[in-house]
Formats: sequence, structure tokens, C-alpha cells
Amino acid sequence: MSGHQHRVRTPVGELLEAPLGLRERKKLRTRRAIRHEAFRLFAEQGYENTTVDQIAAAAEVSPSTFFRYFPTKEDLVVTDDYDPFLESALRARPAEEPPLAILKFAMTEGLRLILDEDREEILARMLISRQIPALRARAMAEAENSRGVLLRVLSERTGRAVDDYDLRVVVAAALGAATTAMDAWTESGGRADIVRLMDRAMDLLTSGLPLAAKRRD
Amino acid sequence: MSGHQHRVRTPVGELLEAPLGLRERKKLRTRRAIRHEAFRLFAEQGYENTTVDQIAAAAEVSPSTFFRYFPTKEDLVVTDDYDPFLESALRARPAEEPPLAILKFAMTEGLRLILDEDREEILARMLISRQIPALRARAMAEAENSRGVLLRVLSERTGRAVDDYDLRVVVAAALGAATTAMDAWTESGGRADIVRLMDRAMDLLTSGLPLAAKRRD
Amino acid sequence: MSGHQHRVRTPVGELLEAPLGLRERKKLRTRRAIRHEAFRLFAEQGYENTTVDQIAAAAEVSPSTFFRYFPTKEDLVVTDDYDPFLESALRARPAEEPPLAILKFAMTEGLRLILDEDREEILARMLISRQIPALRARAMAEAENSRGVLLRVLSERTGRAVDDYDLRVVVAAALGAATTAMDAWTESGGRADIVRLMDRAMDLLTSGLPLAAKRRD
Amino acid sequence: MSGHQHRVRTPVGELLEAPLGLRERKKLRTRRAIRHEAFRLFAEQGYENTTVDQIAAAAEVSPSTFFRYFPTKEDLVVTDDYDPFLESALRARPAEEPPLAILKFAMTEGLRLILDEDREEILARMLISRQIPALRARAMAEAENSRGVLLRVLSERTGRAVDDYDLRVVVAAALGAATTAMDAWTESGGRADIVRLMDRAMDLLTSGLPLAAKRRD
DNA sequence: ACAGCCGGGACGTCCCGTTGAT
DNA sequence: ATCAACGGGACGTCCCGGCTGT
Repeated sequence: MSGHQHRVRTPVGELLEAPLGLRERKKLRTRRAIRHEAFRLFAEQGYENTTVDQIAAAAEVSPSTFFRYFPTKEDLVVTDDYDPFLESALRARPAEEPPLAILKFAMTEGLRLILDEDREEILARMLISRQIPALRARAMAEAENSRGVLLRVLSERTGRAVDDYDLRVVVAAALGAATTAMDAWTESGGRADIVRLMDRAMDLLTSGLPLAAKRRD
Repeated sequence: MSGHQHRVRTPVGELLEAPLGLRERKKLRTRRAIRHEAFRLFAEQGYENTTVDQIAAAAEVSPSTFFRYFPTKEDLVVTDDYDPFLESALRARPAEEPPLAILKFAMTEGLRLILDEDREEILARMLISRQIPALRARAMAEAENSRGVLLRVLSERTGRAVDDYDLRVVVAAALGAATTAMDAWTESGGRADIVRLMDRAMDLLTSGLPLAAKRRD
Repeated sequence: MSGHQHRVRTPVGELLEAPLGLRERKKLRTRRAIRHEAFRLFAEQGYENTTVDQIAAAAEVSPSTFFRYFPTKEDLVVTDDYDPFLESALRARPAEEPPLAILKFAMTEGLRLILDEDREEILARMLISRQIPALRARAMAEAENSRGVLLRVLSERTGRAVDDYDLRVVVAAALGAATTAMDAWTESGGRADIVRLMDRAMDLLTSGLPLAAKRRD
Repeated sequence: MSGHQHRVRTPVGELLEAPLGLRERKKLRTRRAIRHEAFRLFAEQGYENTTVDQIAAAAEVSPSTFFRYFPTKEDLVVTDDYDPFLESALRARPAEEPPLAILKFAMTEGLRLILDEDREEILARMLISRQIPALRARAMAEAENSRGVLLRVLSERTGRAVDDYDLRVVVAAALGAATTAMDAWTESGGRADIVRLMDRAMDLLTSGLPLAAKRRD
């Protein structure tokens, strides 16, 4: 969702959806298993050096089945299903809350919930999609979806049109800032405090991006 | 951008650097021809549906030669010949100019110079990119390239490290805002006043992204 | 035609055979629906570009069901539900009618009956076939199916073996001529008089294929 | 060429073309080797049971190379390069020769030359393309090319338009008859006298396709 | 009987590295 | 330096058979 490109079919989704049939749950497990093994192998060997066949073998499914779950190898990394979650989280905020506060909430508390579930995988995912150019491109395309969600929600909150110029600028700037926070978190190997980073980024935005000169040591 | 071993002088670069040997100029032309044809084909057919062989044929070189100029197909997109030019233009600004003003300059005057070079092609490319998500993503990836330049220049100006968190947030937010301006300009078919759009975007940034509710009519 | 184990009654067949059980009629409808959708898709996208899954979806059955009705995708094309009808129509001719007259009858009256059934669809199919070579070939392959019927009937009439060489030559030549008549009819958009065309073709055959030189105007 | 579907890049072609460069001859040899091994395997295992990988291995090339020479496995069977040969052979006949005589010549002497070269392979080819429905369709599509050649040549000879109805009927009937001859030859395992068969077929055509009743023994 | 899910395997496309000829 | 040819290997599509549940 936010920032760059991290999305997965995760328990978070399951919690929000109606209880699924037995069939569906099995499919979900398979899907997760494939992704899980994939990221494990990516971590060991790198994305490019890992073949679909290896992933399928590790997940104990046939290559055909792999492609039924993920149309391309790239989809392992770039798709997720967090947007509905993001949207309902945003809508749950009180109506009088100012736009940037809502964004901040989405980027901190919302993200935290998701991270608590799939921390390792999301981290791996970001690391990979930062490094493989082909994935960067696709990941950014997917990120467009989240942008649309933010635009829609804020459009309703502010009474502005979804293509209002100011609104678009604000969302784009906020997403840029949030992406930076996620990147920094990724670079720290997930050890940095994502909430602090996100807070700091949002504060910079609301205070007009001050950038005092600083003496390098 | 940065760090790519196949970097070659661009036409803009040529103006700034010492005149190159005849051999070099020929290679440059080939390189540009390949990239030119490649982007034309990408626009027509999409990136994935365009093969290296097609590009080579269109540029009238053999596939082997293609690979001499661009070690992989992705390099066509990843490298960016404009960056050196942008960098030197930014360095030419007065030392006391505040960071956001420099960003603004990069986004207006710098852009204008580049547009003067290839206005038709750039506008066409952006118009198409808007419709094909894959291309849009690619355009955004290209924009990412400039991030490094901005970071380096502002790092020197402010005395902050290139990976200083605040600096990165500011640059990312500004790039997001600037991209929105470019999008709006593209939507207008190039008829909108890019400088005004950019001004407005930067003003929003410096004033803390206010987003007053507005009654829809 | 002949020898295919999944032979089912056609609507024409239904008229000629005893009324079928309700179960049987339902199966027949499904079979026809599948084939109908299949040919529609073939016409739109070509045979190779149409998947079994698409056909099944268009016919609103599951892929599994598709394979129950047609063991392979090719069977869609290879089998021909019209043949039994053609056969019984031919057998109804008086015993003393000469072979070529029977052929002629098959190509005119027999054809007419079939056309009355599905005129629109057949004309449409042929028009499209003319433009797409792959489809044209397939139509010719379908025509091949009728060859067996003709051979069998004429074999009985003349007392020659079904694999009698002369008989086969005659049938093949006649079919070639008849196909030309059908082509000409198709080119005219169905407006030409198919009976006249067929007459002319058969006359040419019986008169030894004279082809006097003609001064071009 | 004629009849059904038999065509290959053979020495016959080589004899007719200008002497080729060394490079070209090597490619020809590779092409022939691939096809040769393919048909050998087809004879042993059947067409469907033989994989491209096996063929490539037998011909000692990589699968990639196989696909450079033959875009699909089907092309092994259905394409040839005899049409130019057919055309020039036809044109070499004296101007006053009647049309059916020319056809007869093409079907007997012309064919004999080709058969002398590649008898086994052509036989195998016909056997296969008679059995595999997918190939029948493609082979007939290829046969259209030969039909075009015949139409063009006879059009010039008779002064009739290429789309003259009588001309088309004659060519179609003749091709049907010739195909039957080839089929009979194929069924005999190549042991029948193709020239006699073709003669008989053409005689039937010129005598109006008589088909006297015959008492079966 | 019908549906969904999975496995196995062939096919064909494409990228990119290497080699040898020009 | 350029080209043409080839190899190796991954990817992704598709067909079809088999299995399970209803």
C-alpha cells in the first residue's frame, strides 16, 4: 500500500473479510506458502537467480499451479490486497480530522498493523523491489492504486474534486515523503522505528519542508 | 543515472564538454538512434511486447551491436543522459539560494531547457505514458533518476549528508509535487503554463500543504 | 464425420430420427452451444488464439464439461453433425440416377436444406474464412468430411469399392469444383444463384474441362 | 506443391537457384538435417509422440536453433519451397499446349523430378499430414499457394482473368484429381507408379468423369 | 452428471553470452 | 568494430487427464 509497493494477501485481509469457505482457506494457505517459500529463496539466492520451478518445488506445488496463483513471477513481489484495508481504515477516522492528520494516521497506525503480521516478508519485498528495475516499474504502477484510494477519500473529506490540482499535489508530496520513510526503514533492515520515521516525515511536510543548513562534522 | 558504466555524453552534454572525436560522435549517434527507436516501439507496443531484435532492426544495427551499447534491455530505460546536464545547471545557482528555491529552479528552468531540446518527443511520450500504465511506471522510474542528482547538489548546499533523512524527505516530497505539475501540464497538451503550475506546487509545499475544505459546486 | 465416437444427433438429424429423451436433448443443446461459441471465437480470434477455457466460459460450462463433449479441441472442427443428414438425403435419390447427377444434387438441394437451417451463420463463417487463411483451411478440412459420405453412397450406387481409384478421382474433382461454386457464392455475399453456379461447374466437369482461350478485353 | 501438401527445401531448389554462398549452403544443410532427423523420428514414434527437443538432439542442434529454422513444429511438415520450381516448369511449356496438358505435365514430369530427390521424405510427410488434423488444415492452407501459381499461369495462357469462374473450376477440379493421385501413391507406400496414377486421373478429367457401374466381384 | 483444483509436459518466445567470420 | 549463427535457459501458455467433492 503506502510508500512503495508492498502488498500481500495476508491474515490482515482475512480478518476483514467474511469468514471464508474451507476451499477458500486452502487456496489462501497455498498462496501464502508459495509466497513464503519464494521470499525465502530470494533471500538466499537473489530474485533473478531463483527460478519459478525452484519456488514451486519448495512450496510443493507444480509449476502449473504456481502460475495459477501468480500469473508472473513479478506478481509475487508487486501485488497485494491492502488497498481495501487502507480505504476502510481511512474512512473510519472522524470527519473533522484534518487531511494531513488522516494521512499520518494511515501511514503510522495502519501500517503498523500490517507490519505486525508480515514484517519479514514486507521487508524482503521492499528490498527486492528496490533493486530490480523491472520490479520498480511495476511496483510503482501498483502504487498508483493506493494513490487513487487516498485521492478518493480526501476528495470526499474536503469536498474537492478528485482531480483538484492542490489535492493532487498534497497527496503526491505525502506519498513521496511516506515512501522515503519506508525506504529508510527498509535500509535499516526493519530495525528503525517506522512510526517515528513517518511522524518525522509528516512533520516536515506540515512545517513547510524546512531544510536548515547543517555543518557536516 | 549515476554509476552506470555505459554512460555516454548526451547532445546537451556535448555542448558542455570538450568536442569529441569523430569515432565518439558516431558511437553517440548510434546510441541515441537505438534508444530513440526503442522508445518509439515501446510507445507503440509496450515494453514487454518489444523485443531486442525489433529494436535492433529498427535502429539498423545487429542484435549483437545492440548489446554492446546496452548490456541489457533494461538499461535502455534505466540510464539517463540528461542527468549530467541537470547537475551542472544546478551547481551554477548562487550559493545562498535556499534549497527549495533550487528545487523550484530545477523543475522550471532546468526542465524548460530540456524541453527545448526534445519538446515534441517528450510531450508525445508523456501523453502516451498516461494511457499505458506500464509506460507511466517507466516514466516515474526515469524521474527517480533525477532524485540522485538533486540529493547530491542539495547535500553540498546544506552541508547535510546525501542520505540525510530530512533531506531525502524534502526531495521526495518536492519530486512528487513536481511530477504532479508535469502531469497537469501533460494533460493540458502542453498548453498550460508549466512555470505557474510548478510555482503553485512549491508554494503548497512551503506553506505546509494546507488543504482547506472547499464546498463543491 | 464417419467413425467418430462422439457423434450426436444434429437438429436436422432430430427431425429424421425418433424423438430423443429429455436428457438427450439437453446434451445436444450443450454440444451445439459449445460448438457455436467455439466457432464464433475462432472467427474473432483465430483457432490457435482461442483457448478451451475461453470456449467453455463462453458456452457457460466448465472446462471439464467441455472435454466430456469434445475429447480434444480439434474434435470441435473434425466432427461434423451434418453428415448423417447428407447421407440419408443422398440415399433417397432414385437408383437409376447417374453418379454425377447425384453429386450435383448433393451440392445444390442438399446444400440448400442445410443453408436453410443456419444460413446466416454459414455465410458469416465463410465470409470470414475467406480472409483468414487458417480458417479457410479449416473450412476446407470440414468439406473433406463430406467426401466420405459421397464415396460411400456412390460406391453403393456404382458397385465400385469405396476405395476405387476412379471413384475417388471423380469425387475429388467434383468436390473441388463444388467448393469453387461455394466460394463464388460467398464472394457475392450470398446473392449469386448457387444453383446456377453449381450447374455450370458440373457442366464443365462432364464436358471434360474445356478451357478455350479468351481474348481479354 | 501439387496435390496435398508436400514441400521441402531440397536440392531441387538448389539446382534452380544461383550457386549459394558457403554460409548459405551450411544453413541449407542444417535445415535438411533437422528435417531428416525429424521424419526419421516421426516414422519411429509418430508425430505427436516426438518432441522438438528430441528432434533437436538428433540433429545435434539446440532447441533454440530448431526454432530459428522452423518457427513451429508443424512447419517441418507443411512448408516447402517448390512453388517457384513449379512455376518455372509450367512457363517452360510451349505456348500452344492446351491447358490441361500443361497441368498434366506439371503433375507428372515435374513431380517426378522432385520425387526422385526426396522420395522417402515426401512420402513420410504426406503420411503424417494425412493423419494429423491440425496438419491437414495447415497443409491445405499451404496448398492454396500452389493453386495461385496454377491460376496465374493458366490465366496468362488462356487470356482469362485470374478470377475467371471457369478457370477456377478447372484448376480446383484438377487439383482435386491430382491430390487423389498423390493420396493413392501415398497409400501404396510409394510403390505405385505415380505417373500412371496421374495420367489416369487427368484422363478421367478430360473425358468428363465417366463412372460406369461395375459389378463388384 | 457436473464443478473446481492440480499435475505433467510440450511448445514457443525471448534474453543474453559466446564464437568465428568479415 | 560489426555481424551472423548458435546455445542455454527461464518464462509463461496451453492442453488434457485425474482427483475430489456434491
